[in-house]
Amino acid sequence: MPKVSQVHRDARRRQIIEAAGDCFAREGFHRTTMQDIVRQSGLSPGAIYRYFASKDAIIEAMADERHTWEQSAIAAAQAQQGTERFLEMLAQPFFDALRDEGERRRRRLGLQLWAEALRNPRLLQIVREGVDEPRRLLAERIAAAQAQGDLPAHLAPDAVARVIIALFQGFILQQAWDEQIDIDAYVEAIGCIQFVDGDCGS
Amino acid sequence: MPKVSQVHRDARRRQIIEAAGDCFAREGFHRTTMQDIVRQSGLSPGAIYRYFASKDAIIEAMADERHTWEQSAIAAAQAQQGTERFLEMLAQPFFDALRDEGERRRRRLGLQLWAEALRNPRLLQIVREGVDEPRRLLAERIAAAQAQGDLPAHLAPDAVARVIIALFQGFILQQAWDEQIDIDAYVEAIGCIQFVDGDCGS
Amino acid sequence: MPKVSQVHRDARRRQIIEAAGDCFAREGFHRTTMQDIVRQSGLSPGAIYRYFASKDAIIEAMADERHTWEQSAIAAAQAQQGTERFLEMLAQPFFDALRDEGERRRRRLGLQLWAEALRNPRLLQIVREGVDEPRRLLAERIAAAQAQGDLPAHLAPDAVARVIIALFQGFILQQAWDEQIDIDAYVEAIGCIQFVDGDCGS
Amino acid sequence: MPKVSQVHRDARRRQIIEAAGDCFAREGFHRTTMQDIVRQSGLSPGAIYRYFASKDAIIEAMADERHTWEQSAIAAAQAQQGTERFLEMLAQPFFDALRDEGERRRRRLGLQLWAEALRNPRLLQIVREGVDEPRRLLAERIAAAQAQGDLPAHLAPDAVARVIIALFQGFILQQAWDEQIDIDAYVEAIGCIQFVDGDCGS
DNA sequence: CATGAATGAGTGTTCATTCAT
DNA sequence: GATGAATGAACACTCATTCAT
Repeated sequence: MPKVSQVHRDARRRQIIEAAGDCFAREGFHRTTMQDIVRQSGLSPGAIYRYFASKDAIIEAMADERHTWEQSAIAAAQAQQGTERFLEMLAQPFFDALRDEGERRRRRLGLQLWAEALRNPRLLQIVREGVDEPRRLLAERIAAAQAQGDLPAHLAPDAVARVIIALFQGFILQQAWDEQIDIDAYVEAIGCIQFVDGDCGS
Repeated sequence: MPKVSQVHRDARRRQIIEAAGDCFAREGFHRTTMQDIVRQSGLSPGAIYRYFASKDAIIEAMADERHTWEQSAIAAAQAQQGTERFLEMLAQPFFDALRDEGERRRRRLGLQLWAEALRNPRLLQIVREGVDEPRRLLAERIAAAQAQGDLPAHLAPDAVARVIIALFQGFILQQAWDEQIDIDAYVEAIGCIQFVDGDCGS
Repeated sequence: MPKVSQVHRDARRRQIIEAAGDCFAREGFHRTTMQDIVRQSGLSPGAIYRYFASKDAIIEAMADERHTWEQSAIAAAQAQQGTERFLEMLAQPFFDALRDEGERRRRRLGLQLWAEALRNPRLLQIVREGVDEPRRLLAERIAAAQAQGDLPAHLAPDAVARVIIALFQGFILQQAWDEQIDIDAYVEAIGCIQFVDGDCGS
Repeated sequence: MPKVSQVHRDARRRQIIEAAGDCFAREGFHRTTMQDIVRQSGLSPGAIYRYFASKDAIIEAMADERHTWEQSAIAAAQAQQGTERFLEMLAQPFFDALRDEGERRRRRLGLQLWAEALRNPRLLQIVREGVDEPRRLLAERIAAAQAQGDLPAHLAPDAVARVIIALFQGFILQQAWDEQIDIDAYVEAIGCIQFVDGDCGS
């Protein structure tokens, strides 16, 4: 099989990432052996190592793919005018994904990537970029809303952005452990959140 | 009549859990070898296996300890009257811990336990209990607040409880990846959150 | 009627042997992978296997080439009359090669072939022929010299031949480990050797 | 098996080095697998790695042992007065070893170590020390002999020392490839060598 | 003829766990 | 009770070789 097209090469990479993702979601990064990925992908060890330098490289490639997906979701939201609309557009794909039963795999992988990022600096960078970028955009929108008097001016935009992101992250976490969560009720609850002025507790 | 007092046994267990925690926080569960724990604890492999049946058992014991700590924090908060006061008392130890530079270890362990729980049912149960119990209590308080007209009645108490917990979890996550977060600004921002009635978006 | 001329085939073989030699001198036989030879030669694995049945076959071909080179040096020396002249003609190309900075590669390969010959009978045969042939010729000359009274008659011609060869081999070895050796001083020293009659020690 | 004596530890190390030496002599360093050493030694992989950090470490330890043996032979020779006596004392153990049929293993290992030294700097150092030390001592003796007029003064002592060492090395080489060599004839031949003054060729 | 993607048995090494002392 | 030497299955990864194109 000589000189194979770039299309073919990309397909092979995806095939491996996909198979590895299945294994990782099922068993975790460390309990998944390369043999597992070999079995799942139907390829040979040598074939896999032709496309990825190491097991860690597969994990990083998977994180990269997720990152790319998130970036495109963010870019789509960016087109929206108004903080409200922006937030909605940002939330939509995330919560849609969470609603999708088939995305169970995605959630489990996400949680593992979060933990693994503590150990793998390359992974940490990817994961952080996936959080920092939307946070920056959010903070900008929040500052604009504050300028218009729609939000209390004394709050740090970055802190408010972190709060909003925490609402996403926390939900992902809770859903990873309990698939039966009522997403709609949660979305409704966060929809009713307002940041009020004045003497707030805690 | 045991040769060694229960006190002694407990001290040994704590010594092992402590040493293991140091290793886990530094290297993660899977990159930590029993030899690492042996070195860190100053005990022999045989001694460790006298107190714990396996490496997983140590992880579970550590999760249990954290669980116990959280339960006592919750119990203390329970004594408080009023949702506001309850929340404050609940938040205090958590955010104090997060503020403590020395608790970096705690945070890293927490994130790893969250991920590991996906693989270890016993761990999942421990972790879930640590979330479900406060959520139940929160939901009760929220229902009471709704009855008093302090919160929109149409929101599911459980969903609101999940929102509040997400604010904690999300922050822990963000702090695990970035130690420099401004905790006070975050606390102030969540303090200004209000759940408002009416036609809320998203 | 071959599709490709013998000339072409020979050129390809030489190209491969040359590339392999570079790799072997740099990394040793066993640390050199076929991929290394592929890279160094600019050919494909398939192409290499068209000309050589295996990695070992390349090593053997390389030993053969060296052997051929040595045989021609010996043949040239054979034309000389007199033991002295013969030895000089034999020594010349060898020491010239050792003097040549660029022959570092040759020396390293030689040492490796010597070791590998212990494992590969085909190689052993090639290497031994390269030593046995000159030794036989040397022994003949020595016997002649003894007949003329130029050398002690009681010495076994073969043993004396071995001594002379050892002077070459030993130097090659020493130079392989230390490139800074003073060749001229060594050549002068061996030039002053004489085999004397009588009661010699050790 | 707790706290085992140093004697025991040394015995284990020797057991492993011995087993590895058998394998290496039979198959060469690179064709010998750790499994081979496991089988030959009767130990488990883990046990071997308790005593040696790597396969290379075993090779180096073996080289070290040989080095130590050689050093003691040299030290014994050092006690002798007179260049002649010194050389004899130096030659004795070496040629005795070569005479010993059981030392076939030793010779094969030696040749392999020589080749491997080209690739492993630590090995190169050990091998070179084993050659440099006796050469230095020889050169001293030769200079002394020159001072007494027993040797041509114009020869570089170091070069003469190299010549003498080459006579050992070359023989080892020739014997590695051909076990049937007549050692006595060789020893007699080198015993009749003299370095003569005057205008010597090539 | 040439290619290079693919193979898969085999490599050196690790590490949770055991058990003789 | 405590020790730590020993186990050995499993691991991530390599590489000489093949063969469909």
